[in-house]
Amino acid sequence: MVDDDTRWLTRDETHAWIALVSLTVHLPHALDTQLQRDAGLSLTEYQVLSWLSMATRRTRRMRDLAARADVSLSHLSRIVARLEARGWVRRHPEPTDGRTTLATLTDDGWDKVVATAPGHAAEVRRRVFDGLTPAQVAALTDVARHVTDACGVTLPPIDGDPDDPDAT
Amino acid sequence: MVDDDTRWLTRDETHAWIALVSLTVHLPHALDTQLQRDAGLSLTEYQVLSWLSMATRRTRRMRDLAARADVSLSHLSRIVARLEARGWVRRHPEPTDGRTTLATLTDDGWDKVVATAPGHAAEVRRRVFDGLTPAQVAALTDVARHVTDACGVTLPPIDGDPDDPDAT
DNA sequence: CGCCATCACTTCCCGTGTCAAGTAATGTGG
DNA sequence: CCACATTACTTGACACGGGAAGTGATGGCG
Repeated sequence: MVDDDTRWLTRDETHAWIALVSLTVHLPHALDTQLQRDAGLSLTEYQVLSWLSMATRRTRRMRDLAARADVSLSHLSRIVARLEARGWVRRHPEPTDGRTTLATLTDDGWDKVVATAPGHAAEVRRRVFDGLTPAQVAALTDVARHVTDACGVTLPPIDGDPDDPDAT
Repeated sequence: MVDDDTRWLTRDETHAWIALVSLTVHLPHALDTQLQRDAGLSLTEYQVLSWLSMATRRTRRMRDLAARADVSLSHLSRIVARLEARGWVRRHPEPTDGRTTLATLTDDGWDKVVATAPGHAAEVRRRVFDGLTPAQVAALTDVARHVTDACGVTLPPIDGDPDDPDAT
């Protein structure tokens, strides 16, 4: 009745799997709670502000920003609408292509990131990196990249547009 | 202006962090997509059915099931209501304590799990374990447990109620 | 025995995210 | 130079999940 050609998980893999599922639920929740409490931001909102703050001229195309922050374009559209209403981001059309929208971090948005980052970093440290050895950090990096690759994810570069002549 | 006592993430930790965030977004999404397509189930719904199928007498208290499946009790209440409407789970009160509700997997529910499990296992294998060495699996387990512990998660035992005299 | 705190769930309200349809600006082939 | 497909984003309808409040059942204590 059962297809026993199925390659089931081994015992060790099952344990890893259970732990990993738990992580994917509780870690984002813990970070979200801290950000909401201390900064009135959701994790995804913070990620978007954070990636913008790292971009050349604090500006990115919506499309690239969505890929970088791991959200769909429609989702990003809503997030940025919220952030714009709070004065932290401004949207304006790309001059050379009227279809493309650029999102830029305002000065207030920059200040918000600067004010929020230390608490967020401390939370990430507390929940993830405190108590991990460098070897474990390296293993985590390899495994996480392996998994995201296997999920077919392709990310744009971390820095600003490579063809932007004003790039540092 | 900036509190430079902040213990920022190192370069390696930042890379690990970026990869880990990506994982927490894309891995659940990939698994959800496969289950939805092949079985008409969300990942959380499948997890609930799966944990029930492993429990002694296919029965668990709602409370324990919620903790085990990493969902809130209110969330579980809705999930089980959906599964009950589809005939895969039945709820009934615990005889010795009228407050407690027991959830039991029906025969149809069991068949559903049996039919769904191989495809799900294959997806987990493809997205996570294929290409990982045993050492990486072990490291993943350690890190994931470390993180969930740091998020203050406590899980009930995997088997059925320890004080159930009928337990195997 | 009776009152109140507690526990175990359920339900309500709300924000968020997703999929699909809509809109506007570009390329492209005749 | 004019349809038509394509790209890039926005919006609308809907489902899911979280937290607070509600409901019913227990336990503890005077």
